[in-house]
Amino acid sequence: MTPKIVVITGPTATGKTALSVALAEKIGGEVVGADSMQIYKYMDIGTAKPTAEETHGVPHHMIDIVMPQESYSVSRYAEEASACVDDILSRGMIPIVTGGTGLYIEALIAGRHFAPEAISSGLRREISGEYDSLGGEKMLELLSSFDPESGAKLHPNDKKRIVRAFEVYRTSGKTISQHNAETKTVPPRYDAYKLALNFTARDDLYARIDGRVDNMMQAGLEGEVRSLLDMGVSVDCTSMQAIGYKEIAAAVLSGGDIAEAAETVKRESRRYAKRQISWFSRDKTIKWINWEKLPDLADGLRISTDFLAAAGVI
RNA sequence: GCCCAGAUAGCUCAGUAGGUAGAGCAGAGGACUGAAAAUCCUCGUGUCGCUGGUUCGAUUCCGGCUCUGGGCA
Repeated sequence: MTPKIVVITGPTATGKTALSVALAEKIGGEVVGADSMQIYKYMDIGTAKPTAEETHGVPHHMIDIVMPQESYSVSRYAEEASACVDDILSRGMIPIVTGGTGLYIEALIAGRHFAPEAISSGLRREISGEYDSLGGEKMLELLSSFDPESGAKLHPNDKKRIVRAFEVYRTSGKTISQHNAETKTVPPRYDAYKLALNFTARDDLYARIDGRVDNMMQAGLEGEVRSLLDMGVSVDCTSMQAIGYKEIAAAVLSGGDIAEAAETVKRESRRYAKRQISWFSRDKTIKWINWEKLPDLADGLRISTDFLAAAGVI
């Protein structure tokens, strides 16, 4: 039988951490982070990483597992997180996968394996160079010659995905659309019961996000960014693409206005939240919990446990 | 009080040699299979400040008024 797990997700700043800890305490669970940036060590304030006080001693996994100058990926996450989940299950506890990175959550649940990558060999950079010199239209045309499906689906400006499609084909001899079709046929690894948090009114979400960025600045986000830069973390690192880090780092390095950068962080965070909502809205199996004005932990806990009891998870 | 300049999308502004208007930013919606907090796509009707006049027709020209900057007393 497919093991049952719990997922708590939703856009940023909706109270996922608090609810997951409360739920873990109540039902005997452990938290598995599903956040592409909380993965990195030394990035605490800007990723809103759960603090020792916040976790109440509930074990948290898949957080602080990699140095910020390392690069991480979905593929590695799916592998390592599922090892965590299996371990939690084997001890009779309930895994509560918590975080806002939709792709990571999906890959974990599906037990997805990914087509090979070709970064170290330099192939990706080579293809990227071809894209730059030939242009998107031409590349898309070439892509269509061996993978018409991807060719039809991708936009000429979508460099990242076009390059990736070439990369997969050249390393494996298989088209990425073929690979994706195959991986879709494998049954999901877990039976996931998903809860997502949000606010009824978009303005309330945005106000919460803005307030959280203000708090991060007060808590010393600028100092955290400076110490990462001092550690030798380059702005090219994946970790430094995190919202809050890239903007502050740019301001620090150029001598720009930090307060202005903080406003940009707010705006980018709001847009990010919107993208997350888009992603999660596609999943019709998600049970949404919508807050009125402010998160109500007791209410959230009640809705969650009712939902999980009805599903037979608890 | 007088003179000058403005008043057009949520904001900053462009424009119409008179035929009811468009950029940037903000915002909205969507996509997403080894960078995903990444990356990519789509979306612009608003009393053109108010009010008279000229005109077939005024946001555009003329007058008055109101407001906002700046200058002079």
